[in-house]
Amino acid sequence: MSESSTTDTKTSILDAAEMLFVEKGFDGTSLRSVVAKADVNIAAVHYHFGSKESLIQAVLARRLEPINRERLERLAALRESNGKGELQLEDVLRALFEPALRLAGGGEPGSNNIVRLIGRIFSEPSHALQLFLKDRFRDVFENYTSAFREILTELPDLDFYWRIHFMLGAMCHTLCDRERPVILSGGVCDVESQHEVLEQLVAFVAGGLRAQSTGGK
Amino acid sequence: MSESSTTDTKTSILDAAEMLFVEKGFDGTSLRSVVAKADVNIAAVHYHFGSKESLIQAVLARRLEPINRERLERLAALRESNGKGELQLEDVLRALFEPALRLAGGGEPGSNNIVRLIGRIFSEPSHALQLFLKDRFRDVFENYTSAFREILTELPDLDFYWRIHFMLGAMCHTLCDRERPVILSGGVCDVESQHEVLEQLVAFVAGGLRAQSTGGK
DNA sequence: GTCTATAGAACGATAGAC
DNA sequence: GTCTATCGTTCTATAGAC
Repeated sequence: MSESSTTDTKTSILDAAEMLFVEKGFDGTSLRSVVAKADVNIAAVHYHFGSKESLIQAVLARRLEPINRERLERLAALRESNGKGELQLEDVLRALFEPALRLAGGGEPGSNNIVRLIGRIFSEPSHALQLFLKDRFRDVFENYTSAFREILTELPDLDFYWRIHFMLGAMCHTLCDRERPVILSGGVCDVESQHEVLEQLVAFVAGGLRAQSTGGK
Repeated sequence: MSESSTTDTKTSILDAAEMLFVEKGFDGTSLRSVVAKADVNIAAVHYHFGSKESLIQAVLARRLEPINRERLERLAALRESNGKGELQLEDVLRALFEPALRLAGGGEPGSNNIVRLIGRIFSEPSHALQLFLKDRFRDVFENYTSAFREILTELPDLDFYWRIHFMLGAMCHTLCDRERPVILSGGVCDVESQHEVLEQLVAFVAGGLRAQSTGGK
């Protein structure tokens, strides 16, 4: 727990693993490539983390914990500031998206990468990882689902849950792929502008959530 | 090129690889597990496909070719049947989504799996695979982008391209994850109903594409 | 076209000295 | 807490018999 003046072994392993996981995926990244990049010994990984699977979870937990904590805080703040008033859809969407998107434009070196990793984890095939994520996202999911349900009162359950799913898809895809919008737009889209990405995503998702029901029960 | 009364070696390798790629990912699937499932020899993979990378591309090409061909045919049919009339947004969305979604409810054994694989390939980190896909999707992308541009005439370029990106996100996520909607809705959503998935996705995306511009240039 | 056998390298993980 | 050395496994790929 002691602070070191230079980056310690544990942190440099996390940093190196994070970058390589983004570039090569979890299965495509060997512990040997991690220790080479971090300039530490192979045995240090097992001493500090125990196994590759535990290292993966540690890399994710380090970034997800502050993001999901801020998401909950911002939703609570929205409820408080509104008193008995109704939540506004765009406000809730910003509270959900911004903590993750901000990392992309953040100051920390390498933080640009982790955003892509966070977007990709939902489509990872590993069952162990899915269980880990289910646990990490439970509070955020439950609180935000309640909030959206309060706002979209007239939407049938069927439509509501499908649209929550589509919303997650648009968000994950946006976090995941930071090149495609620039390329396919010929440079019109600017993924480096946190404000632009956030407002565009909010507008699209809000439009999708508010669309007329397809007539389900 | 000869037809065999039973499934031949090449096809059984493709089938086995396809299923394992879905379950374990590309890097997480070894050729040894493929040949074990296909009940063929390890050397047969290299004889028929040359390398693991080529096998991956062959697995994808087998499914993508008919899907993307049908997408182009359906868009052309829409243009023809409309004469000089305007394309309808929902019609174009159905033409884009349905050829892929239909595989999920299709008759072929294993076709249920490939849908998830198709949804995941866009977030694969391999550069070689991304180049392969860019080539396979070029025609579809160009034709459908033009069609959407004709329909959404009043949308600024900035908003337009971002929304195309978000649309792909919703679609890929839907193809990718065939369990989450059922779980998070408590069984309300039915991913086995091809009609339900298609119409829900079309309604959400159409709503997002039609949302008011955020005021970009 | 299918097989056996194996090359040659990389993998995750651990034991034990310091 | 960090190191060297290494175990046992698994990997892709190929050579050569049939």
